[in-house]
This record gives sequence, structure tokens and C-alpha cells, in this order.
Amino acid sequence: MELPEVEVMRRDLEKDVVGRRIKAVEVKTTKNAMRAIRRYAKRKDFTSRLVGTKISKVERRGKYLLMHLDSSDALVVHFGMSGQFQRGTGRTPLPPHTHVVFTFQQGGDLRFVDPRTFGEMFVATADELGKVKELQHIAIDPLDQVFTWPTFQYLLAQRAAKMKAILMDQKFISGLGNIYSDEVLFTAGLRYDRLSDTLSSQEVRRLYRAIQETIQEAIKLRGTTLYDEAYVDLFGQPGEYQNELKVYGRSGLPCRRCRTPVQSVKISQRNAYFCPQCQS
DNA sequence: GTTTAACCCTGCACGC
DNA sequence: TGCGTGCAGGGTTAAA
Repeated sequence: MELPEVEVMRRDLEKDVVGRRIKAVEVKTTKNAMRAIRRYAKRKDFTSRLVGTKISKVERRGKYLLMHLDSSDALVVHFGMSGQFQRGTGRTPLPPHTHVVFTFQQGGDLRFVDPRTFGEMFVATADELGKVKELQHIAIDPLDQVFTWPTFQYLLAQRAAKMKAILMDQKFISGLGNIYSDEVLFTAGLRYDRLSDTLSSQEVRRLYRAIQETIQEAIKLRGTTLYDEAYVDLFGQPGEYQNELKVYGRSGLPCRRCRTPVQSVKISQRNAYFCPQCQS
């Protein structure tokens, strides 16, 4: 799950669970459920800080979600590759790989489901949030007002890394992952292996605009759902941005702009998709 | 400083 | 049909 999907989830939670009070928290006893709350040796240390609190606000930092509670604690969530929140009722059966269930006093529940168990959640006091190591390194957010193109140009010039890697680096810019970094680079007309300190002002502006447009459009279309059982929203509905993808996952298929077959290369253990004609 | 490989998991598509 | 292999939206760490 990348920035657009986390942001769609944040907005859904803001509408649907803010104001609800947590009546009970159940952490399953499986090994994988314990992985989800891995920093708690005792499940009770996790649940006791949540039971009885009301969710007051939902914030996003990069790919992290912060659910603020009226106890002045916050539940910090990272979805990893396959984590998701699902709304349910006592009647709806729990999906496979449900690790944690939050039951609300007003009825209904919230499930944390994560087959590949790379997701994680923990509780921190609101004051501590700036010191938590997972959140400390999170770089500038593309939706933040302080993300301007001159700032971006300055940051790019400080580094000499391949564009694909630097866009995915959460310490450099937060929220982009494997899908959106490829889409952004295609839209900007830049190859994955261009070095960050070789971009002209014009290229930086193109890249800046591509990031903004891609992220905004993906949020508007409620994220990218690549295949069945991939990302779905809080209510189980798929997104639609997969229909807009220009290069990601399109290896061998004609470029939507120039018909040249899209290529893919392995770079740092991930696939990068690009059009050899449109990107340079 | 930057890049690579290995690792953490499960599920699925694919080739034999 | 069954089985092994590789790959998947993330991130950390150590080592080159």
C-alpha cells in the first residue's frame, strides 16, 4: 500500500470510525498475529492501552497511519505489502489472516488483516510521536504545502542516486512505492536510472508536477487494486487507478503514448517498468 | 555515499 | 493433477 491507498484509508476512517469508542481489542493467538504487534511481548500491554478510548482523529505520515485517541495515545499503523483495515459487524465472518479485531461500543468492528505479515501496529503517546524511530526518518510529504519544486530541486541536487531508488526512499520523499515511482517517472519522461543531480530545472519541474498529478489522480480514483484480494478500501471496495497505469506491470505491452513495448529491469530487487522511447 | 543481497511471510501463477 | 520456482504494493541490515 502506497500513499494514495493509505490516504484513501485515512479518509474512510476519518468518516467512519472517528468518534467511536473501543470496547474490546482481540489479538489472535497465532504467531502471525503476534508479528503484527511484535513489540509487545504481552498482548495485554497492547490491548489495555486501547480499550475504553475513543478515536478522535486519523492522521497520515508517509505510509504510516496515526489513529489519535482521546487518551492522548495514538495507534500507529503500517500496512506493509498486504496489510489492510476492514470494517465488519459481529455477524460478518473474519477473513483469513485477520490478526487484530477492534470492537466498538456503538457496534461494528475494525479488522486488521495481513496475509504477508509485513504490517505492524503499536501504541505511542502523542508527545512521543516525534521520537518514535519508525516515524522519525519520514521525509517530506508530496501533499504537504512545504513540498515546493525549488525545495525538491535543492534536495535532488544534494544526492547522486538513481531516480527510481531515490523516489522510493522514504527518507528522501515519503509515500511513493514501486508502482507510483514508475508511473511518476514515465509521466515526467525520465528513466529509472537517471541520477538525481543531473536533472535540469525543467526536468525537476516536470517530475514535481508528475508526482502531484499522479498522487492526486490515484487518490481521486481510490487507489490501485492490481488483482483480486489485493488492496481494497475500508469497506472492501477496489480502487480504479489500475486502469490508468501507464507502465507498471505492462512489460512487453505497447506504451500508451508511443506504442513502443514497455520494458522492465531489476533494480534493487524490484522491477522497474519504463518506456525506452518516452523516458530518457 | 550508494548499491546490492539477504531476510522477514503467505499466496498465487507458471512451467515441467 | 501435483510440485518446485519465482515473484508480489514494504522496510531493515550488513556488506561491498
